[in-house]
Amino acid sequence: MFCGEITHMSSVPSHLINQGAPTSGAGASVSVGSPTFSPLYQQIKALITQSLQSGEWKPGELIPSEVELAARFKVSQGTVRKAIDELSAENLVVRRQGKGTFVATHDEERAHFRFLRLMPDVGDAHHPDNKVIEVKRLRAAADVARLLDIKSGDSVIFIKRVQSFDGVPTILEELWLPGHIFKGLTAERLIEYKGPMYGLFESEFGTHMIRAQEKLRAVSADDVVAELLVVAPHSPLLSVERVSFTYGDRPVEVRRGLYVTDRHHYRNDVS
Amino acid sequence: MFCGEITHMSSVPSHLINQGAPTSGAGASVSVGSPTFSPLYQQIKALITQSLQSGEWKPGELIPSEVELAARFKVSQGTVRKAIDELSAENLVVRRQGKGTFVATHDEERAHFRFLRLMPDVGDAHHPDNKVIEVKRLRAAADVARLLDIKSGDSVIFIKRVQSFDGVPTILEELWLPGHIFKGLTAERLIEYKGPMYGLFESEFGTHMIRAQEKLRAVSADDVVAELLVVAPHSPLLSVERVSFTYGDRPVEVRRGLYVTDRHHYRNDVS
DNA sequence: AAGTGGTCTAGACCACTTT
DNA sequence: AAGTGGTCTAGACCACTTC
Repeated sequence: MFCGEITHMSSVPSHLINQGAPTSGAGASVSVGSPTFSPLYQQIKALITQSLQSGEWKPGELIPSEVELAARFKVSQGTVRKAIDELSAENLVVRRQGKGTFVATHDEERAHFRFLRLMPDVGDAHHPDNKVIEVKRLRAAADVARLLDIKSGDSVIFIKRVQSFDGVPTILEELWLPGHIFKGLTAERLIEYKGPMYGLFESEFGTHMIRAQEKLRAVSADDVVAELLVVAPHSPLLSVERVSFTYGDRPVEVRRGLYVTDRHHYRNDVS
Repeated sequence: MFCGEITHMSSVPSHLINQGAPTSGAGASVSVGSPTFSPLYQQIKALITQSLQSGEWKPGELIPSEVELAARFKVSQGTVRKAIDELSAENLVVRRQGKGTFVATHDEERAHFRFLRLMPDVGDAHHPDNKVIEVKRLRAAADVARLLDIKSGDSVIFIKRVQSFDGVPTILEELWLPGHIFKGLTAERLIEYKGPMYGLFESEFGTHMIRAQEKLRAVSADDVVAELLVVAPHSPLLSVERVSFTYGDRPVEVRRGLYVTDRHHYRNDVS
């Protein structure tokens, strides 16, 4: 979509491509010599994304106002606005009229349900209770390494846990995280942290999840799984394999969940 | 979102709320007396949606250009543009640069995969083959009636079919459709029609699906199902319950599918 | 050449929040 | 009153398609 027309970004990231005469019309033209071209607002969007990625503005923080960004990038407010419009649509930032634009965070009500699609059939109160079964460091197997875009044998952190709702064991989950990013993640830290795990990831490890790909299947519970989830062996379970991505579409989490769907369902909106 | 500030829509749908002096600034003000207010572009969007719903422009057809709509509604092109932007984001229309804006249709490659999320684990060639098992009219049971927003006992059309990929039976589906909308739908018509069923629905019955809600579960195959899908009894199957909506968020289809997920998976993108 | 959607600007005013 | 995002306008020019 965009291929490096811009080299630096701090302070005065002046020479964007296509800067028409500031007063006359506008638009893109010039086309200095050859390089692939992209609209100004896309370049602005990429610059802002870089600032998010580099941690210049952290989750929950206020980013500069539209007029300020317009001045910094030497473009009109409308162009900055269109860039932020898209970032907002992608849930990277949240706008609040009268207050400003904030970096999206997982420590919010609204973000919880985006990544936890399992809903109770009746009622709507989630009373989650996490039981961490295992946390250890190990060497990445070939399949996990491929998904995480690391080398086979690289250090990964493995987590196994059971999630209960209203006291009923419902989700058995295994996670694989790149060791170089989540170095220092321990069972204690995981247990004592209240709130969604992605909140911990972003506040303690600077890794904010922005999207995920999931593959769903129906599978049969083996004896070990059946015991952990307190269901009969061979019970049908919903298998959810997830790969999560952070800024720049870098994969940073592989997860496999087994869901008991007797009193819950996985909700999806096709639109 | 919007509550009837506008009464008529054809030809000259003049009196929108908030028509500032055409030359000076703009914006919303005036606020004639009291009624709930919504931005101009939302009102334009609602008007365009009404035209889509009424069939003034049919799926696949070209809608009037932005400048033409701007003239018709007596607003600026930018305002019409913002309205169409949202309709485009909601997949109600499709823009094509240089050509115009078209009403979205299900007779396109891109629309297929939006409502069929089952993907082969390897490869990507779908060679679907539908076998219609049963088509009949019956009286709506209470649960189906509630979902379709009709009365219990109203006429519904029931369809049962098995879908195979590369010769392997993979999906067993049951559908319930409101009889008053799909009157005249027969097994023959269903069998002879090539392409996605939603294409048939929109071209023959004027009903275009715009979104759907799905509930997914893992279930166990009973004997009847096992025979139809050629799997062992008690095999785990992915159950997908869907309610589909047309313009105006009116429910017009209830569907229950049982998916064999040995060599396929249900793909979902969380973003 | 003419028409369509796509980008960009500049300026006005609105609604909302904080000082 | 000042600052923020949200709406609206008017006009320019661009990229793409068709005639």
